[in-house]
Amino acid sequence: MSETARKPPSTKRGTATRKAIIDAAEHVFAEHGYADASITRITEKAGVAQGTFYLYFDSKLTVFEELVEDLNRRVRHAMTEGSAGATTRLEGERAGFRAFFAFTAEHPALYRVVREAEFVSPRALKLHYTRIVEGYIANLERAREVGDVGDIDPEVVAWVLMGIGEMVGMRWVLWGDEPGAAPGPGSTATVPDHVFEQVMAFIERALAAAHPDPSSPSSPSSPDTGADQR
Amino acid sequence: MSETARKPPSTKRGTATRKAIIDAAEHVFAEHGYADASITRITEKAGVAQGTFYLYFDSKLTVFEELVEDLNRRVRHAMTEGSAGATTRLEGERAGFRAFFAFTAEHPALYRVVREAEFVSPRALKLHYTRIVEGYIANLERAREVGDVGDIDPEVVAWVLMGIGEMVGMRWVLWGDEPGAAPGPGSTATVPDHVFEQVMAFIERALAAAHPDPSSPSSPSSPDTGADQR
DNA sequence: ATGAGACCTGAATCACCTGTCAGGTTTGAC
DNA sequence: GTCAAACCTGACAGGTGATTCAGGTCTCAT
Repeated sequence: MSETARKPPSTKRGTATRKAIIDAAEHVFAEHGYADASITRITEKAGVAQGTFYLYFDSKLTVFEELVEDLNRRVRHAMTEGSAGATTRLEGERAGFRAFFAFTAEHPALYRVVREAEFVSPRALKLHYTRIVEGYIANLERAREVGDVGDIDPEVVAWVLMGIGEMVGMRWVLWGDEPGAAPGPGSTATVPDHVFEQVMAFIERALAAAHPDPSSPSSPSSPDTGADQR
Repeated sequence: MSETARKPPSTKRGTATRKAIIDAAEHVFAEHGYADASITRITEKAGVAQGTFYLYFDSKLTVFEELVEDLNRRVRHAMTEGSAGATTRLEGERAGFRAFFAFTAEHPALYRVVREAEFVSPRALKLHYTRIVEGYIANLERAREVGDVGDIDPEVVAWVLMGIGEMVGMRWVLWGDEPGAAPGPGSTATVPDHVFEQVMAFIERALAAAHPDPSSPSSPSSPDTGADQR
């Protein structure tokens, strides 16, 4: 636990090198998983010598954590962007989930990195999930005030929604249509329409206001994952 | 991929040794995670020499997979048992979820092993999830026929329910009440009542038949995880 | 142009691990 | 009681990979 926090590069060259290493790490971790991602592989891919790595990072774990944080920013950004134009809660919800699935579909290997964090750096994973949940909570609270959803505990429901997203994403995006072998690296398939509709319908019923006022107003809602992407 | 399948022990002594190794492996994997669980550690804990390990298993991966399968049987058994006496769908659902959370609470580290399978042996994880889902599907189909739940796609809903269970279990059972540091090894806390009720209410609303007939009959349902524990 | 940092190199160190094997011990069928 | 098969041992060969370090190269403010 030495936390020697390497200082950031101060020249243009240094900055480029550091970036090269992170980018390489992203690919290597995604492709081989944490255990099989050796510093050698990373530096090789980055085109620098082994020692250079330690100029910018304390350890393999350090880059990994930085990576998870970066991905977290990106997913949240994608979700916020996705649900930006929505004008009703329902619309916002759908758009948010769609964006999430799309992100997973576009970066299947990357999303794998996030999940592996549970074992590599629990701290990082908690941060990841917690941040996403915060966004959901904010939206649910807003929706509840407007009477757009029933009388629920936003925190609990937020985690429930995350769980749904994660599992469905894993089952249909990561595994592909048939739960057979792992999908090839290029599989950019996303959740089938039918599945998506079923999931959204499930969520809609669960969230519907207890005393359905068929003619109530509504405000955009769900997955705007918290204002600042930090 | 040599699959040299060690033959099973044929003496009482051999059987005991094999079991000692598996038990030790269970604890070591749970406590240290796959990567840091060395054969040395396992055999040490089991009280046998290194070489003995290879008399019964081909590799670290082999024991791991056997372990996941074993745990899968145990969770499903716990869930089936739990919801056995239930007489209504709702009751069965609650009991099943409760049993699941209880199992996770009683073996927090163990459940970690299952999740880590996603990276250690995807095959094993798929099998695990798929088997659990099969149980849900069967029950949902039954409930649907009786008109106990709305017109849903049992498969999709089954995965959704699993996702909810997994995430809530992780958040409240594994992490404990506060998402601070990891709970101590002895933390047998389960999901707080309030959270449990929120989750069940969410699910109930989502599953309720589209045209709620307040006075309809019902049959026990949800998480009876498939008849034979294989 | 130049020198003080900032950067980079890659061989070498160190810490562990997995899987093997020749040789000793225990078991249980007869 | 005997002995062949079943078990067990623990040192070791063969690897891997993270991290360090002494010494060279590049940058850029002056």
